[in-house]
Amino acid sequence: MIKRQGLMKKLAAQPLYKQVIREVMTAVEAGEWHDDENLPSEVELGVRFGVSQGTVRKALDSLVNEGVLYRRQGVGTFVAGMNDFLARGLFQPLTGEDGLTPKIELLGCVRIHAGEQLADILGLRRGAALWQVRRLLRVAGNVIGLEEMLLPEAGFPNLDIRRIRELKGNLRELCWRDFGIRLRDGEVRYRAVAASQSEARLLMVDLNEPLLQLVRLARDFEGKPQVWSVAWLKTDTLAFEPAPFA
Amino acid sequence: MIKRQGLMKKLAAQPLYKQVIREVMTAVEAGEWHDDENLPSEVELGVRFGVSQGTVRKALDSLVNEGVLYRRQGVGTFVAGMNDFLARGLFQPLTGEDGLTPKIELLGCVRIHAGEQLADILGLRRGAALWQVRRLLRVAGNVIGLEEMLLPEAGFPNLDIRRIRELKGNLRELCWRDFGIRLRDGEVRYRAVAASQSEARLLMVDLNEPLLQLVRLARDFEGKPQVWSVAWLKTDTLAFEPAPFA
DNA sequence: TTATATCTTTTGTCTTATATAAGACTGTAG
DNA sequence: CTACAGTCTTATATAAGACAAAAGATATAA
Repeated sequence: MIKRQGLMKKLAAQPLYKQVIREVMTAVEAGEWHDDENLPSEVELGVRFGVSQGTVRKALDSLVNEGVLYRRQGVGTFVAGMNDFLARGLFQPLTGEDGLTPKIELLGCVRIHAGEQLADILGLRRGAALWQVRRLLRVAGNVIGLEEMLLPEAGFPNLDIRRIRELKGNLRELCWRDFGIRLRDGEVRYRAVAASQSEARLLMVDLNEPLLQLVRLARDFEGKPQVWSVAWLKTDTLAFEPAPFA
Repeated sequence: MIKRQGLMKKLAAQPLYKQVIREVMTAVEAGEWHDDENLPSEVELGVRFGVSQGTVRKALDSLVNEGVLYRRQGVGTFVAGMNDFLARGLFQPLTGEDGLTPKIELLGCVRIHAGEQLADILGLRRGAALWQVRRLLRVAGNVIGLEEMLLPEAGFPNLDIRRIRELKGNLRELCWRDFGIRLRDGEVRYRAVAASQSEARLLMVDLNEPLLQLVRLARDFEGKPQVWSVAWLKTDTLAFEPAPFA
């Protein structure tokens, strides 16, 4: 039961609906409800947290807005299946609204050490151990993207290639199921760059071919940087647009 | 005064808050309140439309979310100054969070005829008259972007270079102030392309230099396509990210 | 068996009451 | 007269409760 605000003013209690957001979020992270399984009704949640349906509703509103949940009138509220960290947000193939679902192929996962710049970005000391994960994105068999991710080893101990392969590219799910880190979407930055030798080889394009580069820093819900990722995309046949929310 | 829903069920009346959204939107479009001028209070608006404060609030919520309005607790609700059609959405210079405000330079505005493809996109017949507007984007004096817009002449009669120049790049404002067309943000598609001869010349880069290409189709609130625009950006020194909402 | 009505559960909408925030105003100590 | 602290006023923000609408599930009649 959430305590009513205002009883202890000096503690700067958060509004009830924000407390409910946290509670529900925690429950979702804890896996209390499966993906696409419906939550208890708003009224039931209200009883559980000691608030009204309207307050639960306001809380769920914001989670729906963030894409964590989705609703169907007269039916229920559901946990939004964790879309792939890649597929949602970074990659959203546009051409042909038919779902050209991308396939993701793991290239490798190695342990490296942070350079000055990376250490700075991720808020680590220089030389800190990092995992470098590289993946290839295919649509209809054709290679169209390359992705490189960097995660601090400290936050993700024992990350190995097998675990990554198991979940078909769904990094977000791995992060909270195995490491208790829930990723928020970070902002993505877009650049056009010329393909370097290695990118050209992997993407099977000519050297200096224009590639769309996406760079993102994903943070957890406390705002701490957790995953740095860069992707290079061929956009000669497909264009990309930022993922729309449900 | 908005009619209470449910009185005439068969008319499929929209919920009150949606009606309020339309009313407020119309008033904003009509210029009833200036940019950054505050609207009447939620209670007053409630009286005006014959609904409660809570309902007005729900309506304003969505307009705030869309970026049309912004709020300050204890102070009021304001019309969000129309950000430039370019600056908001298409261009959002990232590097250095200090507002490197872009300057926009008009290159020209000419009347052309729609090719098959364009006619199709804009929902016009082939050969329909179009305005082609080209603009240059500068940040700190350096040219970093080129934009080309195409608008049907039918919807924008008497569009001339002077009128465009007057409003410092603010196409959206022109659209509704002069032509009664309120643009919604359309989705933007991102591509990396090699600079063509003309782009290279205007942007002062080498031929085939990688450029970030943004393509957008802006629609009005009825969903009718109104403006087709393409932009080419140099991203060697600046990166771009989609505009965050207030 | 099939279509239709009604019941139940769930989300969606709307109002009312109250809390919180921010300026403006005002009286007072210095 | 000025600086400062209270308080008043007017905003938005939050919370609860009543009711509407939608979607299945179930029962019922042809």
